[in-house]
Amino acid sequence: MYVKQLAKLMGVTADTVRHYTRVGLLNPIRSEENGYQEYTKQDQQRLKFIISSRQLGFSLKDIQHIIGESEQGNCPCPLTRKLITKRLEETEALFQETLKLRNRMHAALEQWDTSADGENASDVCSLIESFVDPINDSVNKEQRNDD
Amino acid sequence: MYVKQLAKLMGVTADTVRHYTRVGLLNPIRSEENGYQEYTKQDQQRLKFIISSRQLGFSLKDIQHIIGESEQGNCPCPLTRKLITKRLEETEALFQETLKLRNRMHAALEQWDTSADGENASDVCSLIESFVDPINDSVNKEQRNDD
DNA sequence: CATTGACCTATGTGTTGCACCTAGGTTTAT
DNA sequence: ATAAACCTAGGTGCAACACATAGGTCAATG
Repeated sequence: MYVKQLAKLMGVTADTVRHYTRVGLLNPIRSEENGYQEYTKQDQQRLKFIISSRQLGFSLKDIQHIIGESEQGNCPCPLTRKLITKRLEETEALFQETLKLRNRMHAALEQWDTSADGENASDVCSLIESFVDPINDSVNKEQRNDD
Repeated sequence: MYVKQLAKLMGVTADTVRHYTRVGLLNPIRSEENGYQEYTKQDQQRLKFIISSRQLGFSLKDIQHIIGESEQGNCPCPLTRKLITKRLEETEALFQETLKLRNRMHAALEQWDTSADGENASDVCSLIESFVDPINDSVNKEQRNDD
């Protein structure tokens, strides 16, 4: 099976399959006739594993390490648990940051909805420069009890 | 004022200030004596603007465009509103994705908490390969007949 | 006065996971 | 014969910096 066929079968692009091949996650056999990469059922299973792992937030390096453990005959499960714990922390942090950013953006849009475009020469953009984050603004903070 | 002093004053790294300078967002004056970059109060204001903009989710290119409008004598506010609308959509999408990923990761950890490390030779990692996404699982979707 | 430490410079590389491009070879069908 | 559709390797681009390299500057110290 050639690269595009495998890609289509698994719902990814040929470039993605090539990328995984480049970094050593897939090991197709090179055809001696035409130099094409031949992907076997093993590669197909492996690709499925990669896709599942990506869906769970593992990086390609994580996946390399997990596969490495497995290929050394060790059970990779402890490593897998360890890695996902780490990634979960990161994802949680990203989630919180994204949530805050979203809230700031919403707040900005609301403020800007009711404020006219300013024309202050000393500003670059009065909207941005006069934006007050309702969460982190020190004036409003007085009464709040979050950190 | 030299790069590190400005950076410290504004709470960013010297590398960040240099980066903004490289891409043209800051325009320090080069000292003829020692070749150092001299940052003025203008640069300081500009940097403050950049930091505020970044907090609102604008990319460096967005900021360049906004500053460009302003420097051409146009009011940048309409552009600012347009750009933040776009960025907000992206942030919303990222937020939703991150939320789903977080949930999948939580679900995985829970499943793996009560399932022993498997030792199936045909698997790379049984934890990952046997993980069932409680949201997207076809079995739970009752009516699906996919392959 | 030489050395040290803390600053500065420009330029280049690394990060992540691909997407896209270049320039070319292969296969298949018309 | 030629076009269409596939394949190759290798390189670049993305975003926003962080970090490294190799070197110049400056103030204070022993």
